[in-house]
Parts: sequence; C-alpha cells; structure tokens
Amino acid sequence: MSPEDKVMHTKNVKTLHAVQSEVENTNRIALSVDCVIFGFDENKLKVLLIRSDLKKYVGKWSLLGDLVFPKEDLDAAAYRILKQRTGLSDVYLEQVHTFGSVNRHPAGRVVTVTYCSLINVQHHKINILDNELHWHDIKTVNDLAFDHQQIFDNCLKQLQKRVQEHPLGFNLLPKKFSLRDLQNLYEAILDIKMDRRNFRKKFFTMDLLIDLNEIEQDAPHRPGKLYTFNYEKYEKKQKKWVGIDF
Amino acid sequence: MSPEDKVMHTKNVKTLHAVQSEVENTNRIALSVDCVIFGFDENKLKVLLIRSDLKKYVGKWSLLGDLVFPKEDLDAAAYRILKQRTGLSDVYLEQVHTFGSVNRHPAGRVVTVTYCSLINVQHHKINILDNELHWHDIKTVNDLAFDHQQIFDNCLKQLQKRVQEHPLGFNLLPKKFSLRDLQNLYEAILDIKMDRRNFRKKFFTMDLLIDLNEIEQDAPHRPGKLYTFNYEKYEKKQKKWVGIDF
DNA sequence: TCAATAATGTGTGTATTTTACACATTAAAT
DNA sequence: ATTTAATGTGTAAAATACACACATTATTGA
Repeated sequence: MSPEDKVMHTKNVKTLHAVQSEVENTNRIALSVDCVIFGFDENKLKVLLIRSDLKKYVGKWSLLGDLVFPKEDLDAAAYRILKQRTGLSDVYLEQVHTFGSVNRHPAGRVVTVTYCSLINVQHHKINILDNELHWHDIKTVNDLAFDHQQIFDNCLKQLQKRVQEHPLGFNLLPKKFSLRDLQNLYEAILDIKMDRRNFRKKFFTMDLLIDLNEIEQDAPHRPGKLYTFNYEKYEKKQKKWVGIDF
Repeated sequence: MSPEDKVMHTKNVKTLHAVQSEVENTNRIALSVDCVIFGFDENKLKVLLIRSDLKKYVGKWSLLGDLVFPKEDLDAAAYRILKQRTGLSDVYLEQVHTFGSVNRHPAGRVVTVTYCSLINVQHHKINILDNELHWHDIKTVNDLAFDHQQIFDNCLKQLQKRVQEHPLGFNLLPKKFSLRDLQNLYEAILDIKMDRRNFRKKFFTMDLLIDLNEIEQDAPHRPGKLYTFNYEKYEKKQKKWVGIDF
C-alpha cells in the first residue's frame, strides 16, 4: 500500500501513524480501544468492520479501534470512538476484555481494551464509504486483522451469555416489535432454533412487554401484534438469585 | 511517611517509584495490574491486602499491584505479580475488568487491569511481614486506597456470579473436603444461608464429587465423609445451554 | 455406662419451571 | 371462496426447585 493510498483513509491513517510514533523505538506501552459493534438487520446479526490499513494485513477486515488519549477516561475513549465512527451516542456500551500480548500489534506494544456495543441498524445509518465501513454478517466473519478474530469471538460469546441475562437485545430492535422479531433476534444471536409457543410464553410470564394494541404493517401474511419493552418496570425489579449450576 | 520508612517496604517502594518516573511530567499512559486474591479460612472469605505506600493514602489498605513490563504479556504480568507476592503459580487466575479513569492514581495516568485469583490458604503460607501483607476478612474491607474499593467490589461481585457457574470454589478448599466445608464456602462467598439437605442433593445430582470413603478427623462431633472434585469428568461435560432469564 | 448433644445422612411431598406438542384464528394472495 | 402461511392459545408430562422430618453416628460428660 503506497502513502498515496493511505491518505484516502483519513481516520485510520491518523490512527496508524499515531500508533507508530507512539510505539516504535520506545519501551513504552500504548493503549487503544477496539469496538465490536453489533447490529441486527434482515434477521441476521451483523458487526461493523473496516478495511485494515496495515500492509501486513492488507485486504483483511478489522474492528473499529483507536488510541486512548493521555487525559481521556477509558470509557470516554470508547464512546468517542463509537461516536466518531458511527455518529452514535446514547447506546449500550460495555467493556469486555483487555488484550495485551506483546506481539499482537506489528507496530509495537499496544494493549487494547475491548468494548461491545449494540445498535439499531434501521435507526442509525452508517456511512459505508469510509474505509469500507460496513455491516458484516457474523456468519462470514473470519481471518480478521491483528488479533481481532480472537477479540470478535470473545465478544460474541460474551454477547450470547449476557443477552440471556439482561434485556440487551431490545437495543437491536425498533421501539415497536413483534414477538417474531424478538425471537428472530434471539435465534440469530444464540444461533439456535426455539419453539415459538414456549418463547412467547416465556416473555409473557416475564411480564416486561407492553402491548401496544397495534399490528405490523405490510406483513406478507397475518400481521403480529406490536410490543415495546417496559424498561421502567425492569429497573424496579431486583434480579433474583440464580442457583449453582455447572 | 518518611523516606526511611519507605525503604522498609522494598517491593512497593520500587513499584511506587517506577510509577512516578513513568508517569510524572509526561502525557503517556502507564499500565498496571492489580490482583484481588481470595482465600478461605476459618469459614470466612478473605482477601490479600497490603499497606499503601502513598502519603495520600497513608494507613489505608490496598490491593497487590505492579506495573506491566513493556515487553511482558498482560497475563504474564498478572502471574508474575501473584508469584512475587505469594510465591504461587499454577492457580486459577482470571482477568476481570480494566479501570482507566484519568485521576484514579495520584502520581499520574495509570490504567490498571484487574485480575482475580483464588488460593488455598492452608496450602500456601504467605509471608505476613512484607508490607503488612495479610488475609483480610472481606466483611471488614472498606475504604481502600486508590479506587481499590471499587475494584474489590467489582471482583467480589464477579466471583459471586462465576462461582455459581463454574467449579471455582474447589480451589479454595483442601483436596479432600466434607460437604459441610463446601457449603460453608458457598455461604461465605454468596453471603447467604442454604438448606443443608437441598445443597447436598444438588451436588450429588451433579455427580461431580468422588466419594473417598474417608471421614473427617478431629471433628468435635460426628465426622462427615470426605470428597474430592472430579475435574476430569467436569472437563468432558459440555455445559448445557441456559435460558433467557432477567 | 449411658443419656444428652450436635452434628451427618436420607427421604418425601409440593410447587414451580421447562419441554413437547395440537389446534384454532387471521390476513393476504390467488 | 379457497388456499396459504403466518399468529395466537392451551394442555399435559417431565424435570427441577423448595420446604420440611426423621433416623444415624460420634462425642461429651455426668
């Protein structure tokens, strides 16, 4: 990749150069944040990827990452990067794991803190021209740049676990959704098939969905009723103690 | 605290000086590891604490921490620190969370990666003279130095969650233990009382305990049977899918 | 030696949750 | 109007969680 080529990828060139000047010929440790941003569209779970700038990883996809500023809180850095890359604020964002192998970054020692985020693809249009930023079906994610495959796998696993214990999934759906939408989401995230009737019963007995007395529009067949998630009620509810199980 | 006093606490003085030379008058980010090392003794959950060296936190307790070397893997740093402080290797050690508030360390910008470890107090005697290193009952842990109270609370919460999903607890017990020992451990970690009979039934139906056909010695009353954990069988067992529950 | 004591060890019934599965209802398409 | 492909509702069996009672065993001390 020539220097001229690099200039076209403004954001990442800055990042890359910053890394190199930070790290090369020093014994210091640089700190970065990588964001694994999940979305849901066409009944498929997707993740935001961009082209890697580094020669070593030319042609490979990579996660959205950037260096943490010296006087910037870690969480703030994650939100800044998410905002810079997607224009989004006010979304669920959670730290997942920190990766610090000595040789994980070819430019030198860069320890990276991983954050995971779930956003609504419909509500937030992404500029797909920038560094070929795009929604990538998680089923076809493989051979990412750096150790990003490992980071991605780790985040997906964490998402699969957390989505069962917390109402994260609703961040991926429109405000009004049908039970079919909800089930499609869970089936996509967990990569399993569920019984429609038991799934429905499960969520009804949880008693956290508000029946909007509306129905889907433009459904090819019988439309389903629309619901919204009762965050207020959920917040009040102290989560019960689970049991020993392994 | 006078400089003379500091010299007595060899390990931590080095750490502190390292932090200050790393951080002061620069815009760089230093990286450290803090270890929350849990033990179990006298039917109480304990954690290893030392005296803080910093004037700002004089008299307060703090966790075991040290800077990560520039060419040292993050996990390796955690194991090194655990080894340095306790002489231990070959124990359960897990990354928990990374804390990176700008002002969390008075000497400058230090981002710290937290690791959690569970060790057997009986099997591994700790040198309690060093920096007043000691086992501290978790019930009386409060007002730690730095943001270590937050770190500790976070680790304890994580431990309470993970101990229910994985057989971590056995690392805190001797190889041979009675069901009463096991229940005492869970009650201490989770800070709850459990029904003795249902607890027993639970672990028997899990079918992961090996009956040693031995009994406790020197029990004040009727001695219980001794068991050991069947790690081999546990490893083979693929953990089942839990359900949506929040 | 023998009762009192304080644990361990075992069982049973009930309530709750999970799982499997069947049928009626509705709207769109032809 | 009939077909089609969804949604919406119910029910029974199985598995699990929960509350609780009683017999057994070793120690202690009168």
